[in-house]
Amino acid sequence: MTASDQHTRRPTLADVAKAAGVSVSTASIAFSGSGPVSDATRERVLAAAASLGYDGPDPRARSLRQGRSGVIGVVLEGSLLYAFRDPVTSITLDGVATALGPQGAGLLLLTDSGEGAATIDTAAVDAVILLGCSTRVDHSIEVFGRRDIPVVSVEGPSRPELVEVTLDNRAASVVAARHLQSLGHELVGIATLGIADGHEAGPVTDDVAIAVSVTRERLLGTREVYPDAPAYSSVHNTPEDGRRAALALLDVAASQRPTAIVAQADLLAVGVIQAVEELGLVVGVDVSVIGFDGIRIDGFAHDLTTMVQPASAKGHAAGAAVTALLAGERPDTPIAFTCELHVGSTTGPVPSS
Amino acid sequence: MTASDQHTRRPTLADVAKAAGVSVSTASIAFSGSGPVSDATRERVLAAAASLGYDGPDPRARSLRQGRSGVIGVVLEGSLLYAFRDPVTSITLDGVATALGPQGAGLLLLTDSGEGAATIDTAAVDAVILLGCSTRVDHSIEVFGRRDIPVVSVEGPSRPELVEVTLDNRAASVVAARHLQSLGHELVGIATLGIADGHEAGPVTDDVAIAVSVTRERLLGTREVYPDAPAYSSVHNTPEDGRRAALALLDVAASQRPTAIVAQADLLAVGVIQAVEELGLVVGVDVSVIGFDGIRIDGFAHDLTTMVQPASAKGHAAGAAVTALLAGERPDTPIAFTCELHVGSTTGPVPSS
DNA sequence: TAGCGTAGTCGAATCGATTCGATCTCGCGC
DNA sequence: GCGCGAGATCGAATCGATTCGACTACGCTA
Repeated sequence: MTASDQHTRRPTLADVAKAAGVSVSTASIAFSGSGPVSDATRERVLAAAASLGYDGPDPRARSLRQGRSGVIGVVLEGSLLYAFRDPVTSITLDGVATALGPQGAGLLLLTDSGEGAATIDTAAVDAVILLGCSTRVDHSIEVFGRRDIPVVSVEGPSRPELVEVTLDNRAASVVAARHLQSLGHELVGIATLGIADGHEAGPVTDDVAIAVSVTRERLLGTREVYPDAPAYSSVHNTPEDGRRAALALLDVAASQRPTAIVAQADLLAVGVIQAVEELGLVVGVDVSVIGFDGIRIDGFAHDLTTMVQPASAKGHAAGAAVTALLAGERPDTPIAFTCELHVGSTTGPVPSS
Repeated sequence: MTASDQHTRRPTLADVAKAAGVSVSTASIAFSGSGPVSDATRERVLAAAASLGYDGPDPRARSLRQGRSGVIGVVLEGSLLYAFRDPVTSITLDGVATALGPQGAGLLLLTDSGEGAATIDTAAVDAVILLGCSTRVDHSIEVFGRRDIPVVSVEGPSRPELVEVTLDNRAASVVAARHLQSLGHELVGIATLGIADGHEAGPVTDDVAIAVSVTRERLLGTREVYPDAPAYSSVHNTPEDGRRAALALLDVAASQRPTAIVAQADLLAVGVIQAVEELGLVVGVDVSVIGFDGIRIDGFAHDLTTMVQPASAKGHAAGAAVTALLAGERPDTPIAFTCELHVGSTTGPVPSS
């Protein structure tokens, strides 16, 4: 090594090899350990690397050659803020991370919103996990398919070429509705999650046209038991939106007023309960409220009746599926998860009118 | 193109060029638009690409040549789950994403925990943002430095070579303490955030030895006003931990019992309030509680007195700093943010004993 | 002692693009 | 009519590693 090059260029493996007096291939082997090297040579290479300030192979070059980048893409719907605010997403993501962690893969966050489209199929990822995405990502799925990038869809679009992780949203919603039915409720209102990107909150008119599958499935489940129940959609999974929905659903003639409200998410249920109490009604007595997700909500006084879903396991399964796919195995698909009814204190028998 | 290669190999730019009857370099220009090409040629190339199912350049090869991957690393402390559960982190991260969004950069999540160490300096990132990391990442910072990867540290370690985004944790804590002082409080307890990775919850004995800078600075701020206030540390920023801390702090002889508790985070404050109420005391009357962060907590009844921090702006600034650094500019550092006192109903005058 | 397997090393091809410099061909001005 | 510049295209070098095949020398067995 001459004194002059070191100034501008960062050292490469070639520099290290030259300094150590070995060939580049030998230096590579010494570094990665993938092949036989004498101890003396290895030490010489490592010493040369240390003195030159070489910190291992350039990730870009390595990934080009190996065809793997060690990065898993995670596609989230909408803005990151709302994705993180949704506890289920956070928990699922953490499940993914722990399942993937040991391999030391990084998670690349991608959103399927317009701008991100430039990124979503431009990123160097080894596999992709779709977390609750709508059909808007169909184009990207095709691109991934052509690139032989495995895709795991968690409660997202369904296509033959991708591995699916599913939740029994519909069946669970039936169970929830039956619970209310068994308590004698006949007039039920539904507070739904978002029904499409950019769609305003408001009464739901066309069930089947709902773009977000989670919302649609949960609604259809409830409708199996209560076909005519009015539904009011939200934009975000937040208590504020739930409160607004509940106020709308309860703002009818007393004789028509729901005696129970099905919230499609616990965070919505929190707002529903808030609204009920604001109206001077007692939760679990005047109006029953049932949620969905089974998350623990900090600082929340009620024991919410809800359908508990295994969010962490879902994420873990998605991560494990990615691992399997990268190892060349193809997991059975779909990988199905189910919810369990937790009966708390927010549902009770229908009030005698 | 012969029929046989198409089977196994995915098409490359070379294939497209051959099919279009042009050179690889021309095909590249036609695709990227960086140079003059005749319309006829461009169309021919695009048509060839479409018929071969070529979806644009391989990100790995592109990034090797260009030296940029379009990915920004975000290093979080500890597990992803706790990072996401912390509203401030989520909001900051969203700020980062929106500041970076237009450029279509992806965010690569990295944790500074042991396992991830393999990944953290192996990932192909153009820049790195440290979100509230401890000094444990010092080694990685050096590696990034040698690789000429710019690093932005948000309330993390401080070093001359990295751009810092800071919050006036200490000064804000002084303001909070003065507020209590002005209300006449003399006996104050402190519920702190985590003091070091893997450290158990418990009484804080040595202020200065605290590894997590946010915790240390906020504590030192409070101590400027209340030098002898007992402090109890938590592990996670959750209401449960806050509750535990409060129960410990309040479990003393009546004459020594704090009349006010400083919580280093709003989520802790929620738990503190819970504990106070469990003990049959009235928040804001018997015991005053002040938080830190200024997040809105869903379904929380009290109007919490707290130091409101601009979390989103912080993230946005970090994102903008990354953009500037990648453009070759070096922003003034540190980029400082300040908190504002919000007086709610959870603090009141010291009770007359 | 001839033969064979293997540890250790090296040179060169390869991954798939981008980009620099050179070449060629026009069209236009003088 | 000649020359010059701009537009279009091409070939080859380059990014920085990994990996395949070949070669050497050595030790062991028959």
